[in-house]
Amino acid sequence: MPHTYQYPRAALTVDCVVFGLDEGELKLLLIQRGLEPFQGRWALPGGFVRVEETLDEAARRELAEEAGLRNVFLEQLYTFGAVDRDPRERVVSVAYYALVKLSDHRAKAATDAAEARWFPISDVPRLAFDHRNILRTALARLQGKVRYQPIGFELLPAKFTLSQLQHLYEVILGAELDKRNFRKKVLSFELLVPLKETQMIGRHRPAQLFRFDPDRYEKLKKRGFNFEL
Amino acid sequence: MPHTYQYPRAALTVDCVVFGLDEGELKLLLIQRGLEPFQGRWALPGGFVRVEETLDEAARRELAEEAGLRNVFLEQLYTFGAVDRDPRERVVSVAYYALVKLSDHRAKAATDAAEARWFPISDVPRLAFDHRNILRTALARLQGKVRYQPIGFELLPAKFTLSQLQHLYEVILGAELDKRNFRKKVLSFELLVPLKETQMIGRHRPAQLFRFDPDRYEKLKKRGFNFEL
DNA sequence: TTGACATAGTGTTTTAATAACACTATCTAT
DNA sequence: ATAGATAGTGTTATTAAAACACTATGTCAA
Repeated sequence: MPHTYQYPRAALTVDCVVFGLDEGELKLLLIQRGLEPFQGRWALPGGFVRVEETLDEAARRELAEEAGLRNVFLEQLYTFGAVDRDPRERVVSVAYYALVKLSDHRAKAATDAAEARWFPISDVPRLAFDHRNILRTALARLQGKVRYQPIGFELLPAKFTLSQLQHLYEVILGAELDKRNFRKKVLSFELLVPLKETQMIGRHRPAQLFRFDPDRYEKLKKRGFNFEL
Repeated sequence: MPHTYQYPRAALTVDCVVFGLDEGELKLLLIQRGLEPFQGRWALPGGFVRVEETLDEAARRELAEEAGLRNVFLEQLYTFGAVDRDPRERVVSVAYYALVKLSDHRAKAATDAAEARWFPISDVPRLAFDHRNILRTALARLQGKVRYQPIGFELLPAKFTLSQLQHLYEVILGAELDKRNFRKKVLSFELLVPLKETQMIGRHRPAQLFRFDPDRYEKLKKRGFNFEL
């Protein structure tokens, strides 16, 4: 069923940079390509945008189809339009980045897509198309955004310790943080609710568990509050 | 000369939110539409992306064709992909925002396009398509970005006074700033070069003229410097 | 020529935020 | 009982931000 237009049109795709945190390490979800071009090469999950779906919908559909991911944090990143970024024809790609609570999704992702794998951010293989460039853009965005918006919680399990949170920030920002100053600051926002539970792993003192309070964040935001690590 | 594809494709456009500063007021450049849909309605300058040009090139071409603008500050903003944003068919638009030194361009713009006009940001008419929404996004971006990147200078003439600069920030941020603190801070960056000239307008003390030093900014940026008003 | 007017230009103090820094607490496993 | 490992806790010094008022220098009109 062909479709005809007066002028040539670019194909439109979405590509998703999916970040996860695994054992304190920042990881990236990649799909191994089954078809040419770049057959066998690792690539960002993504695909063509259908005419009856929005861009966000397309990104979420591809995440579900290719990686079994649902209900993740997703935000538009940038649109890549270099003329020769796809060797076949003109393809413009709207890139997204997603933050995944790996604790929730690990099991599923493993089953849904055999060709999907998590790679440490420090050890990403050669990528198809201009995906390396998209990844670089996403990392820069993540580093910028994590400072003034509480999106880091999207990478942690619902219940987490302050040490886990600090470690997350250290990994993303690539810098060591002072433990006392970090805890003081992050608690001062009153966005973290201490739970009655503690986490006991390893032979040492158990750690207090917290959860992030998104409702409270929304309220504070309306009052002109500014999260800033 | 028709072009045929296996699946239906969205049309791809660029739209530009063009800001200028005129007599201390923030203004927006709009084009009056000659064709349906929204004939006669004001709209952001923009148009279809050609298959042989990048998105940035398309945006610059449209700015030149529709408004006679060249060599302006231009940055990608966001890509708008609601399914029904164009009543004719599926159209995805990559939005840009541009900052124009109105002092340079006013004369040209007036001649090149009779149907182009500058509107005060506080008094924008009804707009075609979802352009009001694009404008809102652009304003939010401008307000955010102006704080930590020296893009404000793109709106001022090459030579400007500190009062003009302060007024610009006050207009964009919608807040009054303390004169002494502002001057102290902005001069502390050492990004402004005092000129040997002064500006004499009105019956009062003439003001020192400065220019922005982009080279110095690039150097400082590499050293991890952070512009932040 | 003088004075009214309008904007340019200039420092200090107070307050708040950030940065630097080291020890005690509590659990497990041997 | 203790060694080992991470959790948890305050104070001081330093730096940045905010608050604040007067003098300087030009034009223009009387």
